[in-house]
Amino acid sequence: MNKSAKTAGSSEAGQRRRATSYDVAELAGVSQSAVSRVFQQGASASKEMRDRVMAAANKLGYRPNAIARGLITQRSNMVAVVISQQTNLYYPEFLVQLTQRFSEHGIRVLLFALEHEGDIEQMLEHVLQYRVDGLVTAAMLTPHQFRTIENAGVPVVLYNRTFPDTVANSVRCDHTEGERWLIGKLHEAGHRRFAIVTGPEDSAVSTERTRGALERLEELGVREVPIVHGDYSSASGRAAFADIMDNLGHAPDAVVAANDAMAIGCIDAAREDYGLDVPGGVSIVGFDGVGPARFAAYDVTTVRQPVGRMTEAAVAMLIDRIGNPSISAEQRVFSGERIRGSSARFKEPGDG
Amino acid sequence: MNKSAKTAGSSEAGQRRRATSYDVAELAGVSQSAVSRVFQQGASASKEMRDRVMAAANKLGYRPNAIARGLITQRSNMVAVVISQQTNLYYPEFLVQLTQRFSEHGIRVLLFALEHEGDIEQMLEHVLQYRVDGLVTAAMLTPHQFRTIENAGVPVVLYNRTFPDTVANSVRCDHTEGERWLIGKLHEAGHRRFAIVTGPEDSAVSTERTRGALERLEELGVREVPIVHGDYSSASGRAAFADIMDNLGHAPDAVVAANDAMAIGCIDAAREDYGLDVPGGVSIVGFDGVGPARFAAYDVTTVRQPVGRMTEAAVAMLIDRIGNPSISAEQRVFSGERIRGSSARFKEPGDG
DNA sequence: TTGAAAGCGTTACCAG
DNA sequence: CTGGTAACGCTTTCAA
Repeated sequence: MNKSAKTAGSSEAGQRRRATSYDVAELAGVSQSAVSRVFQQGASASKEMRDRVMAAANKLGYRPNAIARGLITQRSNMVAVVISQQTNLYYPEFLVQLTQRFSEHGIRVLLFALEHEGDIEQMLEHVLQYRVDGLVTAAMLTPHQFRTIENAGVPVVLYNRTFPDTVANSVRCDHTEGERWLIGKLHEAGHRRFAIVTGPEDSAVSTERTRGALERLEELGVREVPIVHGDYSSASGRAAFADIMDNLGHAPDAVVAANDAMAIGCIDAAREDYGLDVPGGVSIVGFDGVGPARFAAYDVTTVRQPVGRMTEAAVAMLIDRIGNPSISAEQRVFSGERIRGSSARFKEPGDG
Repeated sequence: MNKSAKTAGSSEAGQRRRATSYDVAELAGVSQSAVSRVFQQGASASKEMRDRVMAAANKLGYRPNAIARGLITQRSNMVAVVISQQTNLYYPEFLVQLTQRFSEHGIRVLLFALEHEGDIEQMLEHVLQYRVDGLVTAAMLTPHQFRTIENAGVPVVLYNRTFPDTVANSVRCDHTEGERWLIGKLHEAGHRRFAIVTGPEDSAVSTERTRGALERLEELGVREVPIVHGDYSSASGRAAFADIMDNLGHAPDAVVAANDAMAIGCIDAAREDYGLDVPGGVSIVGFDGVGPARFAAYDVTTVRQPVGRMTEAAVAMLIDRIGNPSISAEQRVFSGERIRGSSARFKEPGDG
């Protein structure tokens, strides 16, 4: 039995020093560079060398050290993904898809989660210290923060976020267009008295949706639209509906919620708390097209983000930029899928 | 204007070589070790030194390289988190909480997402190459895989997974107990004809839940329980309910679904497809206590995993093991929170 | 095809 | 408190 304290990678214990390419080289009777070559893509190594090295490596439980490799190659093969609470809650598949797609390119995801979108500052420092090869952010950056990242030479893709007056790569769903469609169809079907339920104030997505809805209403000559603030939760939607009723003294024709969860809360409130029929007594629309929106009891009229295509686009964009940093910026805007549920009265099946 | 190609970290361009501690040292007129010390915790540096170094660092946009630090300190300050599709879908808050909690300890999360729990093998190789300080897995490992990780000297915490005959750190919800409670209460309220809807076959959690339910039914003398396989989706729950009806030729007294999403699908099927009242015509219970289960239209009787406490426990356990690898294994089992909704007939409000 | 040696950007140890 | 120097484990010339 080997008693040397420096012996590496014995398959029995595991508390010893981990095997390095030097250990493997020594055991195989070859040079360290040879070991390195065997573990690379376009290596030049004879079959015999390969066999000897691999045998020694297996014996010692050797695995190349990705940290050391990253240091010398200047490529960590990691990208940072920054999400806020909301990103994950309402699109749980986002992270999994992103991670799997990066993985196919040999790239790992270093995850950063924010309580609120404002907390990016310190986080950014850590992101940059890890020398990630790129960054996908589903949280808002200030222009200054964005420049900090650019100066560090790290390609960025904004996910569902945009920048006034700054050239940046971005992938997003056209929330404005989606809201305009919803409002347009509701108006066309005769709805005149609207109410809006927004998401959290620090949500860029909610802001864009609300703005889109208000713009379209303005165009259609609908004024005095009560706006109630929610926090994206169904409970807040239910409470918001009560606020609207208090505010108006009667039911509006339509309630436009900034996401599906709140729309569902509104439907619950309308039915349970006010005995209103949906959509007979009031039409309610949401946004996102998440799973629960399709449950039979709700069947929310909404707009679905094409998350699969969006994550695919984000990954492709970032990988391209990592390979060639000089590629100029691009914005990819995806239209949402229009879902006509039964929670709103629309004029007819034909599209508009 | 500085034209030297080797100049680092100019705040204007960013395509240059990034500033190193040597660059900072040179500009500040001090040694490189001094710079290193200024950027550490228990540094010994005079105030004047600090100021000069920080000034130079800011000027150059210097940031310590976490990769290089990891190489020399033998601590990457990263932990790997392995999830499967399902983990994220039904407990979206899991990842965010885990990441935030690790972050409080200065530890970053390297994320690995599996399509199916069986895909761990290659993934593991990557995990180990990154020299993570620890690993939390919400996907099943084979005993062999587990030993591989242990031999690499990486502490592991199993999340909602267990091992036959192996000593391992784990944090889990007591699914068995939860199912036993559900079955017990249903039986007590007079239900005799049961049906079970399982999750995907490769889900360890589903298996445990189903086993717990069947055991309790067996004890209570209930035999011939039809078992239908779902995939955790509400659509599969809806389809499963139809299968049960076909199978039995009539409605069972109670349907026990392996998660809430399928329970909701069953409720939709019962009401919409068969005109059954829930819980009048059939009782339906789920598991998880996810958001949609609380929607007014469903109000599912279920058992909620205390995710917050569980992630907290997992983080604490792993951090302890990273600090002191010789701490012996521990298993932490959390009872689920019992939620009496209106989707099942229970005998009385008093507990059992 | 192979081996020697020079880094990559830190931290850590040791004198001064 | 400060500076010099040796690692850390790898990739990458450059000769042989």
